[in-house]
Amino acid sequence: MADKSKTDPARMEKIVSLCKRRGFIYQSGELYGGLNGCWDYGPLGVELKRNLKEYWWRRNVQERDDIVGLDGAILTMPQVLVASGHVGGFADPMVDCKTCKGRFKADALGTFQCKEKPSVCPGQSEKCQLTEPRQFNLMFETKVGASADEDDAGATAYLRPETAQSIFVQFRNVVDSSRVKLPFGIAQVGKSFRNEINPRNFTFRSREFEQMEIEYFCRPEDGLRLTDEWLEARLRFYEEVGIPRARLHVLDVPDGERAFYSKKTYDIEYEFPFGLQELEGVAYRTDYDLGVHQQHAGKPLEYFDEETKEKLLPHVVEPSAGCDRTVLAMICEAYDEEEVPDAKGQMETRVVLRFAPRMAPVKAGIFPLVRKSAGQVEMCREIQRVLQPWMTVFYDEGGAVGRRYRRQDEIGTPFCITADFDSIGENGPELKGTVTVRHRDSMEQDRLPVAELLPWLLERIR
RNA sequence: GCGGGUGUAGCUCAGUGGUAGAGCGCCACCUUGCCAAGGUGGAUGUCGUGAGUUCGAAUCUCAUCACCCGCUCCA
Repeated sequence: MADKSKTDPARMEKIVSLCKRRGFIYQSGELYGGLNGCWDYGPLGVELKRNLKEYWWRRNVQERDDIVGLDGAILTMPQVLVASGHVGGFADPMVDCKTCKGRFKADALGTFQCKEKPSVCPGQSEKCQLTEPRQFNLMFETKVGASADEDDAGATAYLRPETAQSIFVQFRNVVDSSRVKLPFGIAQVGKSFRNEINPRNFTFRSREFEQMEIEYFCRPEDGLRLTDEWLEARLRFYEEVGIPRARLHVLDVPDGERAFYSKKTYDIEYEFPFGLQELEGVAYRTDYDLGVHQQHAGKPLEYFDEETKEKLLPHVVEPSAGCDRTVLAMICEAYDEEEVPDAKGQMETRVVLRFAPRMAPVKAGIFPLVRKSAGQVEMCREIQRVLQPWMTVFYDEGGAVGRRYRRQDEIGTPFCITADFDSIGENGPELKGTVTVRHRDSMEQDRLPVAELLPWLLERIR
């Protein structure tokens, strides 16, 4: 498929439709009309997302000895988010002008010159139709503690707007309990919540979303170098989950556009059908976070370096990936339509999700060539029994085998195993005990002894 | 949040005031000896939701919810 079609907006509609039809992603609360900005993962979607999260965890935590994990609470004390700057700092009251369609800070009315219609600029014309000032704090707030008394509303808590803060707040405990030494990282995968003004683009901007973050602590002099190293590591990761480097763009966020605490930020962007959008930010956050928590909590968060006998506040590099966004990118990247000849030689469209095998929700379809063959069915059931502890497989005997192949193509199953008459020795002893393995992308087949199936597959899905 | 568009079967859609439809898909059986073959039968809808107008509303009006596009926003 030509690259250009991957940014075709009509492509997105087909992908959304496929996601619902095959059980990847549904609108949340659809039965009751739907909840804006929220999505549910169906049977195949949850497998895909788990594959991504588990691979990320394996690569970044389990296969490294310098990164440990954390799973922080979602409910967060106000003090934490006051210190981080999330409470209060980003909540300027804003007004909209219905005449010129502009949005302005409420305390700056009369100081703007409207770009569209200077003569009817807010605060400068009787024609201005201004909305009431509104707060734009994007955090969800709730109350902790059960109470039927409305006057006693309990203590305020926030749903965390990012996973990062629980890592900084638990920094001391992790250092004290896990024998980590600089440089080291703390990794977390989990839900975060932002009350976005305008959720858009399917799951891309949701109000409830999952992040995969590492806070990598280091000596101050190593921060910039490690930021570059993490950028490369993260680009390799995307390649490993099926998003080629050529489809990713790296934005070196210029001065003035970075968050105020960041000395260096790279955005990793993917060419979605709806445009170039961020998948991950790799940000050098200096010692800002540990600094503010040390100050607000009034407790030292310094690290004692045994080698240099020096006490220091570590700097941090943060590769922060959007999990749902990456899942969406994997689906967009995998989606393909191909013209292939059918049994009668007529050209028809084959829809195929070309997932990296390690990400595919189902690893192998298992089919008897003919359902009526008891020997083939029995052989397939045995193969299913052997493979199932190791991977997701799907047994299917409905309809013709060609249809079953196409069904698996559409959900991205990389391999289909078929037991035929040769497999059960009906055409002679040579091929008895072998099956065909059909490849999703090429539609070509290999023939393998049943005993070799498990290692053959494991090698290709790891 | 502003402006525009769209909501009818799982999906794609037809249906402009008078009994709720098609294609594909799905399920069962038959057929099927490797790429969405064919046959027979079957299930599925408070027409997004709620009000209003009307003898009668999928259809007209209003409100509301959701999705899409363009702005806006994105610590």
